[in-house]
Amino acid sequence: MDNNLDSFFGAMADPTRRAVIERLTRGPAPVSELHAPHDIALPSFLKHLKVLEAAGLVRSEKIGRVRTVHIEAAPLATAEAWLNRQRRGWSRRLDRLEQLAAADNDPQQKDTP
Amino acid sequence: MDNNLDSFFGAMADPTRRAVIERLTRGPAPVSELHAPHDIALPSFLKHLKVLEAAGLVRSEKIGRVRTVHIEAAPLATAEAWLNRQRRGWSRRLDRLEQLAAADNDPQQKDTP
DNA sequence: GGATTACTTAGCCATATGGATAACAATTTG
DNA sequence: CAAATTGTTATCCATATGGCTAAGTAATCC
Repeated sequence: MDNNLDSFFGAMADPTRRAVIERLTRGPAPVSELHAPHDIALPSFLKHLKVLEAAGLVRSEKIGRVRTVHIEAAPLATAEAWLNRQRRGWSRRLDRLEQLAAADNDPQQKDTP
Repeated sequence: MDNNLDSFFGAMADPTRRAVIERLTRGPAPVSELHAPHDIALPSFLKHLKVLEAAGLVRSEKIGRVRTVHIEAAPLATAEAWLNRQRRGWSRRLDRLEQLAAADNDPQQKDTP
């Protein structure tokens, strides 16, 4: 793992890595299968897996010569919660603005007789 | 704006930028106020604002010599939805596994008389 | 046991990123 | 108008990132 949001968002900021996550939600898979759809060299692809693993998004164990990778859902939930808090904070503010606008039918205005 | 998730997650992968977003959920603010709590030079900070703006997370307009920045909530929602889809896909799979486990009380097993 | 398979490690390279300083607008304000 | 505010632009620098090739190592297969 690592220090939360930094490494999490960093890990998700790449299409190859997001594709891996999307694939892994349908179940665990060996490295070779994860690599197949991506048109980059294996060592380059392995770096992406390391980033995902360092961010705690993925775990893997090697059995025989095959390394099987599976997703770790918790970090997704953490980030989702963070985003949700931000949006909620924002919309609470919008609500307050609406209240202010609604209460705008009488105060010190002199040019509407 | 830009091409969605890439620039969005990239923008969120930095604590300074996340702090700016958190601040902006409490309402718009001028550049100087946003910069104040961060111990980096103004030009460095401006780069962060540009990243946020390029990702469509933030918008700003300059009036007089003051530039006021405000948050743009939609991209947050988009990313949140993406994360949610992934988690839902993942937990649907878990559900199926549970069903399999539950149905494991009678099939072709010969050693439980 | 030699050949395949499935990764791993080690280096190299180009570009991107996050920070700094210096110098330059463009607006207020005294 | 001179001075202070508030940004903005232009460089520069060190490190991180994403890709590559070449050369291993450790299982399995024939």
